[in-house]
Amino acid sequence: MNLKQLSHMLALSQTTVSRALNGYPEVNEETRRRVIDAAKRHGYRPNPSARRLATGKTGMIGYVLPTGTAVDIDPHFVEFLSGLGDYARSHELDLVLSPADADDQETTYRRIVANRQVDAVYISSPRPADRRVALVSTLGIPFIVHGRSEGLDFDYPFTDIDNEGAFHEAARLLVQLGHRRLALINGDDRETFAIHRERGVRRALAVSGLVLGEGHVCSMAMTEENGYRAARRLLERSDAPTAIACSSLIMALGVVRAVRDLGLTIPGDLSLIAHDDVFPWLKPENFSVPLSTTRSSIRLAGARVAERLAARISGLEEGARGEVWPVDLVIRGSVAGAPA
Amino acid sequence: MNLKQLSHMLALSQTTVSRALNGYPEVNEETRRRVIDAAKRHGYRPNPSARRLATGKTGMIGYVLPTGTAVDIDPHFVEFLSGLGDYARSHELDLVLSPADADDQETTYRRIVANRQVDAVYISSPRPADRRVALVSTLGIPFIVHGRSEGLDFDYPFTDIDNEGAFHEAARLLVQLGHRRLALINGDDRETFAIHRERGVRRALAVSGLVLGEGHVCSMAMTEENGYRAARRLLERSDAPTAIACSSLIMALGVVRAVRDLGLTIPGDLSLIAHDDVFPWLKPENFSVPLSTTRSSIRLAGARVAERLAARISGLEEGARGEVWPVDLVIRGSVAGAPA
DNA sequence: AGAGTCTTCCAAAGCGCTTTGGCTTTTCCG
DNA sequence: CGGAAAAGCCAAAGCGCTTTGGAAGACTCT
Repeated sequence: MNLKQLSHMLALSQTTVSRALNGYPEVNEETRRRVIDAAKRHGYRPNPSARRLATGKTGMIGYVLPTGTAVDIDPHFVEFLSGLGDYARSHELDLVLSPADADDQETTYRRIVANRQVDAVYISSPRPADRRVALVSTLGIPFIVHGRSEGLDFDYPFTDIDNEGAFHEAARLLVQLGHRRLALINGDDRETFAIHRERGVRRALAVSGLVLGEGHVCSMAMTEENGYRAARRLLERSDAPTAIACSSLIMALGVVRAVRDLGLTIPGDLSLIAHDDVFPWLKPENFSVPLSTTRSSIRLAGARVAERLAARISGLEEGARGEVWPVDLVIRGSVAGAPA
Repeated sequence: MNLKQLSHMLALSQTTVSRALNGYPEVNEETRRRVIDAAKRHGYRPNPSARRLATGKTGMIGYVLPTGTAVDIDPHFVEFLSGLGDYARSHELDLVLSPADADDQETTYRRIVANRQVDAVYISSPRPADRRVALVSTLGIPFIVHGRSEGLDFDYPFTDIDNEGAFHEAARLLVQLGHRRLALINGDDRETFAIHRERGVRRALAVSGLVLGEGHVCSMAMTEENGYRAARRLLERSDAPTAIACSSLIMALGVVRAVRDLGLTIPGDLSLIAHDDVFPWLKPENFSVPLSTTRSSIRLAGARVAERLAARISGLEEGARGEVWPVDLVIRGSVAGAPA
C-alpha cells in the first residue's frame, strides 16, 4: 500500500494525503481525519527510502564504531546503549552503527554525512583536541559529544559528568582521613575523562600540599587484569599508597584481588574508591568489602544524549551548550583513616 | 556530485555511467575505465538513499534491540558486536539497531522488513519455539539466528555453540573427580542455551546414575549478585554441592565471593567450572584461584554471523544450514577431587 | 552486398515520497 | 453586494539512482 494507491482510494491527490498525514495546515480537518483513518485502516506506512530521498531525513542517529581485531569495545558502551535505545524507541528513532577502522574514523564520518545516512551523530570517548569533534562540527550535522574534548578553539554541544569534581571529592575525603600517599589507577589517559580525573585528584592533594607521586598514577585500558597489575605494582613499592582512587569497577576487581594476594586488607591497609558507571551486573555494594564509589549512571547519560540529539534534529535545540552532570560520592566500607 | 552531473561531464548517458560503475557487461572496457577514473577523480559516491529506493538494497544488517527501563542489555552483546562490526566493516556493511519494547519485538521486525530498512537481520538469545524466528522466516528476509530455538517445525539457519556438549564435558569431568553432588548456576532458563547446558549436565550425571538434585539448579539473570545469592543458597544447604557448573564468568565472581564469605575454599571445598565467552576485561586465569572454563569466543561468533549474513545477502548462501561450534574445556586450578 | 548478430550506448520510465506553484471556492468585511 | 484574503485542493516537478526496451553502428557470414 503506497501513497498513490491510498490517495486514489480516497479520491484525493497525493499532495493532500501526504499533507494530511504529515500535519500540514492547508488541509481541512475533516479531510485529514478521513485520511488518517483510512491510512490506519489499510496499514499504510510511508516508505522510508522514498521519504528520505525526498526529504533527506532518515530517522536514524549514527555512531561510528571503532573496530579491529585488536580493538575492544568498552563494556560501558552497552549500558550507554541501553539508555540511548530506550529513548530512541519512544521517539521512533533507529540507531546505525558504522564500523570503522579504529585509526581512521574520519573517513566513515565523512561518508555517513555525505551520504546523508543519518540525521545526527554522537561521539564518545573524546580526547583532547579530538579531530572527530572538529570534523563533525565543520560537516554541519547535528551532534552531541558524550564526554568532552579539550583545547578546541570552538564550542560544541556535549553532555559530560564532572569527572574532575568527582575525583576531587574522592581524593579530598581520603586526605581528610589522613592519607598522605594516594595513587590513581586510571583509564587510558589519552581520553579526556581520565585527564580530568587525574586533575581532580591532583587539585585535592595540592590543597594540603601533597602531590600524586611519580609512579603513583597508572593509566591503561580498564580491565580486571590491568587493575590487578597496577595495584600490585603500587603496593609493592616502598612508598606504597595507603589509598587508591580507581577509574572503574572492573579495574577495582583487580585491585581487590591484588590486595588479597599481598595479604593486605581493605580498608585496614588500603582505602579504595572507584568510579561506578552503574552496571546492572556488577555492584559496588556487593564487593567483599563494600566499595565506596563516585557514581553516575552511564545509562542515563545515554538517554540524555538521545534526547538532545532528537531535539537537535527537530530544531528544538541548537547552539553549543555543554552540560556537566554532578557525580555522587557514595561512602561504603572500603575507606577508613590512614594506617598509623 | 551526482550521476547526472558526472554523466554530463563525460558526455555519456546516466545509464552507461551507472552500468560502468556497477560492473555490468554491456559497456566497453575502455569506456568503463574512463568512467571509473572520472568518478574517482571527482569523488563521486552514489547516493545510497536513491540507490535503495531504486534497488531495495540498503547495505545494512538489522538487529532488534530489546529495551525498556527494566531491560538490561547483556554485556555479552558488546563482544558479539565487536566481532560482527569487525567483519561488517571489511564488507562495507552498516548495522542498524532498532530499539523495541522487549515484550513486543515482532512489530519492529515487521516494520523493518516491510520498510525494507535492512538487507538481513540476526536474532540472538533465542528461546524454544521462538516467535521471532518463525516470524522472520515467514517474512522472507535473510537471517541468521545466533544460538538455537527448539521445537520449531521448520529448519532455519543458525550459528550456535555446543552448549550441551560443553556442560556435559564439564560435568563428566567433575563426576570423574568423584563429585556426587553437582549444582548448576545457570542463566535465564527461558533461553535455549541455558536449557541445553542443563541438559548437558543432567546427561553426564545420568551416566553415573546421578541426578541434578531438586534445588541444585538455579537460573537467573547472569549478574554477580545472582551468582553470589545462588552459590550462597546452595552452599548453605545440608546437601550442599561439592562442585558447581556456572554459566558465566560474571556469575562466577559472585560464586567465588560466596565461597569466601562462608569460609570455604576452591577447590578444596568446592570445584568450580564456568563458561567463558572470552571477555577482554575479565579473564578466568586471573581469578584468585584460576578458573576452569568451557570456552568459546562470542566475538568470533559475531564475526561468523556477519559473514553468513553477508553471504546470504549476496545469494552465496542459502538453505537452513545450522552450524554448531565445539567448545573448549580448559582445566585450571578451580577443580579438584571431591572432598572426603 | 544484404541479412543477421553483437556490441555499445541511450532515452525514458520507474522507485514512493515531498513540495512548489497555482487554481478554485469560501469566507470575511466595509 | 463586490472585492480581497484565506482555505482547500491538485498537477507536476523533483530527489538520484537503476533498469527496461530499443536503436545505431560494427562485424560476421553466405
